[in-house]
Amino acid sequence: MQTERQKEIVEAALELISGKGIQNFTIKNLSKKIGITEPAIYRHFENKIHILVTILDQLIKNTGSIFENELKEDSKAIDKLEHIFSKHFETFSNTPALVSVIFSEEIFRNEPKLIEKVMEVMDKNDTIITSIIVSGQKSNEIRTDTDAKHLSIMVMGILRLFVKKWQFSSYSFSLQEEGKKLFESIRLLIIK
Amino acid sequence: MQTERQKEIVEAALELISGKGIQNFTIKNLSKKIGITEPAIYRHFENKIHILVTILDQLIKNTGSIFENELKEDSKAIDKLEHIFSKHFETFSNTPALVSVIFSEEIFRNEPKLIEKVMEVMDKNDTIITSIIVSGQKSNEIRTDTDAKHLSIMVMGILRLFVKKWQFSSYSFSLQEEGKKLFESIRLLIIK
DNA sequence: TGGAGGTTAGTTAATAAACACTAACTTTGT
DNA sequence: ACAAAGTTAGTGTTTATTAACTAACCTCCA
Repeated sequence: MQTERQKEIVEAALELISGKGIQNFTIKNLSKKIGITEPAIYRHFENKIHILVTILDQLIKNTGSIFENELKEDSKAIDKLEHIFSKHFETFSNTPALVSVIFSEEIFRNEPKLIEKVMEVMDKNDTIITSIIVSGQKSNEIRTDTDAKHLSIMVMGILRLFVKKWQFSSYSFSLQEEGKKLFESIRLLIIK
Repeated sequence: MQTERQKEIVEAALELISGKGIQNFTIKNLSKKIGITEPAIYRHFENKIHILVTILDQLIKNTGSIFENELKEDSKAIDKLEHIFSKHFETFSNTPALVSVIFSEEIFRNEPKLIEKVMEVMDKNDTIITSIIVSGQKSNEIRTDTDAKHLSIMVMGILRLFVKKWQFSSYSFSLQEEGKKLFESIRLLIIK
């Protein structure tokens, strides 16, 4: 469980990273943003990387539950994919700062602990999306003339770049609305 | 024009960044890698960001020429796209360190000068790929039931994620070979 | 019920290490 | 002999983190 202060620190960290990148994520900037002194941070977190670990764990939990719920559902594969897309768009719309973190492996490159976690997430996502596509191919919803692994990379790659573009545009368009349109295009491409 | 030493410095900088991220790119590490002292670096580059500017300029020149040559060609749109893919795969296979830089906007987030350049490249690439797709739609090669802009995001997104995955796997597969297969899947999806 | 003892969350001041960068001097190749 | 490219020794700043202390609050027991 997280205390109020811990939540506040994590949130501020996300904002710092999302604003000017990791280089901007220092204990000094963090404490300044919150309005306490630097040492006070250490009353709530053991050290700096532990703040990053917390962010990642939160992320893993969040996306993990999106995927798990989806797998349970008894709907069409293509609808599962759409739902995963829209759930992600919803998450990012609510907390844009997450985008900077979730798609920036660069941030975690210095700590082996963190790399491991990032790899784990990517692997897991890949496995789940591939399995959804495979089942869609079996049930004759999704085209079978292309490899499920390729389709998975496509789906994930599109999602990633689209969200990155949204971030780069300073969130100037509705991720959820435009994302819906984008998915209609994806649907056309991958259905049988 | 670049001197031998300057080339060596840029190369070492790329390797440092590609190895453990920007945080690892320090003048100390740089000089250690080359085998000279820190101040010697400043005989060849004004300051640290100037090294990054040089890397970016090189990148812009490199990818820029790939695209320009492609536009001139009088081939099919889909073949142009394939050629752009394979050219990129070739470049990255030869210099894997480039991957860390070209797809990591994060690296340049701290300097406005650098952000501008990164944005410029992304915009340019997007424009060119979209225009190739539009012309392919006009000539009835590429499906018209999906927006050219969407197809462009797809193509770029796939390219990016695929290369990133290659990097994450520690370059454990042949980017060029697997990339060729991947493009065959893309071709199937976007042709009419 | 009141106070002793403990906890929580903050402070100021300081640390050692790492950072980019500079001044002044030396070596080296043409 | 002179300029380019290196050196040593240092600058001031920023970094994460620690030490020592304090004010405010809780809890439990005589």
